This record gives sequence, C-alpha cells and structure tokens, in this order.
Amino acid sequence: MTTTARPDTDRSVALFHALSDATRLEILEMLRAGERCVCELQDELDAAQSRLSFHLKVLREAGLVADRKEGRWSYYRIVPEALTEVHDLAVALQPRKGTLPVRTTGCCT
Amino acid sequence: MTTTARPDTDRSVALFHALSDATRLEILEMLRAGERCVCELQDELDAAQSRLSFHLKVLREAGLVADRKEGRWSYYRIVPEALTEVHDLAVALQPRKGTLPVRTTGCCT
DNA sequence: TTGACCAAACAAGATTTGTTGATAGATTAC
DNA sequence: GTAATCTATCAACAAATCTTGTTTGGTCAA
Repeated sequence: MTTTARPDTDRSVALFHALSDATRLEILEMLRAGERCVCELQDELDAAQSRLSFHLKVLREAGLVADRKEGRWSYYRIVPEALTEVHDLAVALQPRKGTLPVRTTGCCT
Repeated sequence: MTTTARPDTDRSVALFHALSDATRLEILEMLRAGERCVCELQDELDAAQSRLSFHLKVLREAGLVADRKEGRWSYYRIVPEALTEVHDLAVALQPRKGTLPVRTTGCCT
C-alpha cells in the first residue's frame, strides 16, 4: 500500500513483517532461552555478522527484542509484551461471534 | 533464506508473511463480518481487481482464507483455524518460564 | 599506543514483492 | 448466438528485501 492505513494496521504490518523471516524466527527461538550476545547467535546460527546485525535491527525496530551493551558485547533479549501484541492481533482477526460460515443472501444484487 | 528451516519455521514464515501487508489485513478485517465476494471487497477497499486477486491468492495459499465459487462470483471467508495457529505461534515464541531477563554470566568467556 | 575483537553501518547486487494494465476463461443476461 | 460481468492470470515495471563484503567506531589486552 502507498498510504494511510489505521495506525493499528501499520503496527500490525510491522510486527508480522518482522516475524516473516526464517532467520529472525530462529533468532527469537534462541532468545527464548534467555539473553544472548550477537557472537553467540552468530556461532549457533552460522550466519555472517552483518546479516545477523541486519535482522536484529529489524526485530529491534519492531520492538520484538531489546538490546543492552556491556563492554564490547551486545546482548539481545525478547520483549514479551510485543509477542503478547501479536497474540492479541491474531485473536482480534478471528471472525466476529455469530458470523455464519457461508452467507445466504447473494452479493451485488 | 535460501534453505531448509524446520517445516515449522517455514509454516510460520508463510503465515506471518501473509499477514504482513496492509491490504491483506484490511481484507481479513472485512471478512471478520462474514463471507464477501471479490466485487464487494473491491468496492469497499477501492482496489484494482487484479491487485485484490493477487492478495487473495497470497491469503489463500497461506490457508488464512478459503473461497467458494457460486455462479460468476467468488466468495472468500476467514479460516479461523489458521488464525489460531498464529495465536499459538505467538505464545510459543514467548521466553521459556524461569528465564532471567538479564544474564549474570558473561558470553564468549 | 598498537593490535585484536565485537558489532553497527554502508555499498552493491540479486531476489522477491506489489502494482498496473491487458488478456483469457467462465457464467449469466439478452 | 452475442454482449456483459466477474475473476484469475500474465507481463512489465517499481520498490522493498535480503545477502555478502567492506568499512567504521568502540572496547579491551598487551
């Protein structure tokens, strides 16, 4: 889209987009066990440093992870609230209660 | 990614990707109220027909919507189970219970 | 201070995604 | 039959995304 969706929609798009990549999901999967520094992610995922940095930035900008510097290391961790948001979005997209699976009246009549 | 993630990961990527577009989220939002034919979506979203068809295909291939032909009309509806999957994925990504927000031991020691 | 190390940022290229406009198939109305 | 309608698909282009390799800045060790 070129344009103005509801801010709600923009936020949803950002969250879902950040989650729509295998590398990023693998990063999150690793972080489920707790904080990790970039070098650890690099080792375990066997990914180039710049690649990891790119994906971590996407996750960070979506608010899905947060980072913390300590000396020369950067530690990343999951932001649970962001995942709760995703959870809530999925629920909010479910059909409204009382909706018939198939309609009885025709369209464009 | 070029490659082999766990099938689980592939599925997650497909679902999240399908949800990572404003037009597609608007389509789903409309379908929450019940089945709609393409021409109705077209009118309400003010989108070109081929554009809509493209996005409906993405949603369909991800299993988020299902369609039904009746005469010359195609009716689309939400597949609630797919949204439940999304819901479950968000939950599954939450940090494991008992995880410390910040680690106490250094990395790469 | 010099050199090693960690991580972010940049540049260039390949690939994927989304848009528009045109075409084609199927169904209904006349 | 022919024409109109609805939708999927295709081709072409623009824009966004991801990857790799390089550069840069900051921190630590000797």
